[in-house]
Amino acid sequence: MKQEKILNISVDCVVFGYDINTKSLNVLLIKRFLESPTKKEVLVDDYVLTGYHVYKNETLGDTASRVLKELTGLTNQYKKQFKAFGNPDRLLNPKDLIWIENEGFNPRTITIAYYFLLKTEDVDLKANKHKAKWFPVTDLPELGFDHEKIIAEAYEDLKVKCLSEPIIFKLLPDKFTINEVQDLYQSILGIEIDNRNFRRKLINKKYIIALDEKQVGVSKKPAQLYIFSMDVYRKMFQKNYLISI
Amino acid sequence: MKQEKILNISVDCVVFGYDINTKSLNVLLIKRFLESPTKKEVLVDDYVLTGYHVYKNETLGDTASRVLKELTGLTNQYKKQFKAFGNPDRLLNPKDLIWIENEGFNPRTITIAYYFLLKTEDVDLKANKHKAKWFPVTDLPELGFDHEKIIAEAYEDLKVKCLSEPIIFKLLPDKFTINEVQDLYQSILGIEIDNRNFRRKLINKKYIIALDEKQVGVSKKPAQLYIFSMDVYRKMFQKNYLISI
DNA sequence: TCAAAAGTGTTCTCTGTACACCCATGT
DNA sequence: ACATGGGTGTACAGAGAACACTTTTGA
Repeated sequence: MKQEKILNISVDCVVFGYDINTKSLNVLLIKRFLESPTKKEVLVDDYVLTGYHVYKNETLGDTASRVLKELTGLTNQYKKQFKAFGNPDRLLNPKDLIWIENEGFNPRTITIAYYFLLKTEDVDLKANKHKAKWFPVTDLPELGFDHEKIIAEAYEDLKVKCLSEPIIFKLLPDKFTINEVQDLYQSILGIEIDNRNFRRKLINKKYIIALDEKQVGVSKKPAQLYIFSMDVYRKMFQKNYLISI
Repeated sequence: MKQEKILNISVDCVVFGYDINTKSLNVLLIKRFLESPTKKEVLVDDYVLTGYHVYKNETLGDTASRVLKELTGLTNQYKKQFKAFGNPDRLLNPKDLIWIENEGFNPRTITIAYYFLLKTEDVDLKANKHKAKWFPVTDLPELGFDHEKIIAEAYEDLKVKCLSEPIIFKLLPDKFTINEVQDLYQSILGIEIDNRNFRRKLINKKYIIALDEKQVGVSKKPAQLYIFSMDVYRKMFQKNYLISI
């Protein structure tokens, strides 16, 4: 059964992927390309987020999950609705108008933006039909629509959230080293962290559990591996009301 | 010139008002009432948030401001978009369906929810045409649609935000006493705070400025008045990257 | 044996927290 | 004079921040 689209409401997905090897936080973007009928002129040539219209019978979260699955094949990744974008002029740049006319969708569309957190290594781009590509969040290509703004706001939200919630582990493999966590924080926040203080802090958390296992296949001293236990975290967690204004 | 509505997109506003006298954080709600044609039966009798459809040519934020102005006459109050609600069944309770049919709007509407922070004393309910009424956020009446959920999420967001941003002062008069700030935190968070520690903490902030002025017309020792300086706050403000997971 | 990254301790400062009484004022 | 809420100080504990060298391993 074919689902019916809601023509003026879409969901856009900022897919954050962390590459543990290059220590780079990336965003997954798809190519947008359009030539004039005579092929003499390139009308649109840039990148955009993936998104899609909301179906009549699905929740906004379902739309986001569907978009992610279509793009990456992945399900059950960390997902966060962070903002709706609905300025009347958000799709009205000249090249966007050309694109919209070509695709036949509503220039007055509002979009509910989500972000996902996952590992770049979990995505197989070879099999991808959208010419999807990872770009470092700090070095994005030319973007269509208002997607630069959407990514910026997603990134801002992520920066804030990763300080107070253990979402960082969604970007790492199950088994990780302390230094990998530190590298990730440094990538996301763009700061330097003292290794001794950071290490002590993390190791003291009961929900960061040392395994009986070390890295293998590295050409140096193999590091201790740890896992994050959401169960332990939840049991320990208690709201603190520290007012820091 | 009459604006054209977007029929399936609305903005709902959670208007938080703090009553400094009763020390109560309230939400402004409007009455929803409908009788059967014979007037024998009450079909709908509850409260809802104010909201309205988005116009074709306005931003979502403009819609929210318009709704607030219509309801309270106020402009330039603190406003925050916190979430979009778009479940296909969010307006499909029996009484909501009756209401929707009567009002003639789209049962598959998604809403962008905002909250406002202001002082109850700034709102004149006498002149109000919607039978608007304040209800303590902890003691709400029966609510229509999914508005109970929307209020709960707004309140949750407010609780978190007030710990890290100086939005609390939007709920207080320009000149306030330290104890009034404490009472407000206690109301919002539902906790008890040690007065000496709290007082020291606040007074040490450079952007909490003691005036050459005390309370007047109180039948006890009049308290020192302070103001919050957003200018000083902004100058001092620097992001801290304290990881507390 | 060397290169590379892993891992390790101490000191100081600051902030949070617990806790109980006197003070100033208006009535 | 008295009732009411305003205002005050100290001591302890815990966490953050600064800081440099040794260790382990694979190649």
